[in-house]
Amino acid sequence: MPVTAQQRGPLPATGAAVKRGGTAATKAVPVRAAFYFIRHAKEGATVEESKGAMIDFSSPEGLHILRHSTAHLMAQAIKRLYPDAKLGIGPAIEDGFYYDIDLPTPLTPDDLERIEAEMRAIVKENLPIVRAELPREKAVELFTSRNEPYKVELIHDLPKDAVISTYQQGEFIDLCTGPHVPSTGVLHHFKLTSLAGAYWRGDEHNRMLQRIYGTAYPAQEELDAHMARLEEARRRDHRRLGKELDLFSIQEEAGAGLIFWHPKGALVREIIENFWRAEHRRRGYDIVYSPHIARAELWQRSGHLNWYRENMYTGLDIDGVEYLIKPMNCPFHILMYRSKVRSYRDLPIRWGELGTVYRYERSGALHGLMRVRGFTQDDAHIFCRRDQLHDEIGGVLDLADYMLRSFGFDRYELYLSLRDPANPQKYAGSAEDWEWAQSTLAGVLEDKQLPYKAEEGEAAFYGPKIDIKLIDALGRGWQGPTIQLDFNLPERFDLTYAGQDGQLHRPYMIHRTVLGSMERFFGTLLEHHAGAFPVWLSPVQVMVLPITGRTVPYAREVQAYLRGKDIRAEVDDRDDKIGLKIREAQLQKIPYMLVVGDREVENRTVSVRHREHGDLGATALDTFADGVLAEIAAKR
RNA sequence: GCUGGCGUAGCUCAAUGGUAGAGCAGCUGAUUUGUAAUCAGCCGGUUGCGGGUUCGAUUCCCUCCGCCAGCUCCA
Repeated sequence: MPVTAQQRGPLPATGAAVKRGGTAATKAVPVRAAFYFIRHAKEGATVEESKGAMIDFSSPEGLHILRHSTAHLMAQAIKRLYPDAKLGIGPAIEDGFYYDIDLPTPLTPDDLERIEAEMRAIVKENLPIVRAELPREKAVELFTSRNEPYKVELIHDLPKDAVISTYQQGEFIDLCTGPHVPSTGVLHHFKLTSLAGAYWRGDEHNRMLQRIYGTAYPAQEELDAHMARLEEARRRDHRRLGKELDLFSIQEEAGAGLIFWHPKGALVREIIENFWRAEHRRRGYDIVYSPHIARAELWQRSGHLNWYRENMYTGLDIDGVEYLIKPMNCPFHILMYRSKVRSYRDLPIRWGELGTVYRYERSGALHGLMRVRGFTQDDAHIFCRRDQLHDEIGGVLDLADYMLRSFGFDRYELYLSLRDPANPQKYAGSAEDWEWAQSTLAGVLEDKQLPYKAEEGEAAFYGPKIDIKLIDALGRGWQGPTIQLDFNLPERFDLTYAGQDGQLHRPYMIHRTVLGSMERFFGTLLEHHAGAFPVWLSPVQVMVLPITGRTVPYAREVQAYLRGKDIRAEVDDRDDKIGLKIREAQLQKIPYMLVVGDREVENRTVSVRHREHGDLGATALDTFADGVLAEIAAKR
């Protein structure tokens, strides 16, 4: 196990996690909360100091150790089965671990079972795991003699003063800071999950190693729950749901990464867009439209041809002039801004556009609706004075929060993307501008007391940004809203406004989306709700199900009544049994089914069935409609 | 783009060096049904595109296109 930046830091010192004490603790404790001894609970601790340190596998850091040790166990098994294997790195990750290994032949899923079997054999051997510290030369010698060139490379790159340590279990030795469990015998509940390629040190110019992913938990039921979550994620995959619910498709004949919105998907999108427009107008935005292509000259001036060319579609020749397809809307909004003289009284100007852009994405990056080559951003650009910037950014954060909550996302994470100070040539603008812009964004987040994570090197070429990652029902994160500060384009296009002092001033510019793109947001929404959209978004809100042909006319009356109240209602008038109609409406995840037979006709009622709560019994039609309308209004 | 895997009917999948089969869907007919699948019949594929090997390819090989898992990159 190599040393990575992440692992080099000390373990979080939560009081409960690391305890000192006697050996009795393992007894009479349920497996879930089992305490095990580990060696070297803290970096730099002597063997004596850390003897007796204990870790709770159900704590985050304990789980990390468990998985890290399981990664070693896997590496040992692989070395036994494939003596030629050369070890890369093998860290614990968010829900498991992986190990990158250089093997002469590709592994297949069947090999995973063999490796797992060997892992279990090593567990049975209950090999003690022993730490050793050694001088750099000795470490190089050791791993050279063991034919581990990647480990040797890692040792060379360790800082001068680093303590170099190894962990040994039986014949297996790995470079690693630890800590680890005391022996292989305590590892039980693990599973190897998948195979993939991964570049050595994440650099595509390096050799590609084979990455084996696995996971481990303190208890079998937790491992089972993890596997069930993976299954659930497959079940609600937006690509599968998109097909099953007939929402969208991607047509090979048209090209990869291009989305076809089928009527039901288009309807949901329209609802989202209408809501979006109304909410923006309410908050002082104006809605605009702009073209899809523009002359190369414009993209030259905007800087896109310098900084973004590899993502742009080129080659349009119109009357001998080169045009490019827009990858962003900003230069167009800028041109509109410049179409007349602006006064300080006009600012802030907030222009929103559901603007469709095209960006080249490498084929391997494409993924359903989440990563496409043509998409519609819910874009807007705010032009404002310096004294308005803080409030404008705050206003966008409020709007993003409101929008996300309206769609059922009540958890999200904020990231502040900063430039990479080591690569200033990657960015437009001066160092001072960047410093100022970065601290402005951070200042707004801090004033709003929003917790965020700063990430260096993640900024756009024209300015720093705040990214919002949505957390869905399965706890997965998805990139959504983004707020980017731009001090580059106003400069390049010489944007001005006349100030109170009669002088010309430079406005500031904010690029922002609050959903991200219609495609990605829709995909995220689909997965979040597992296809069962809230009623206000459901393409079909009510399906009326006549039991026999006799009751079809009444069903049509019910439908007409509901449609009169703007409720999206359909009638399943097929000559089929009620069980089938219900089954299909359920599978289409339609929120309400209204069963109408002779009894309902006679009493002028409907029998309500809810997709989740089942049969709710008969009720008067207007009572039902009022309930649905209330639900729609509340966006539940 | 890279590594590995994959591409057979609208969908989910089976089979084979001797030109393919099931279920669902669709169509037709019968059935008039009370809360997750009524029955029967019929239709449906130059096995992703192109090339090669072979007496013969859907099966073996190569190119390309696309998909999947990652890596890299991003709304």
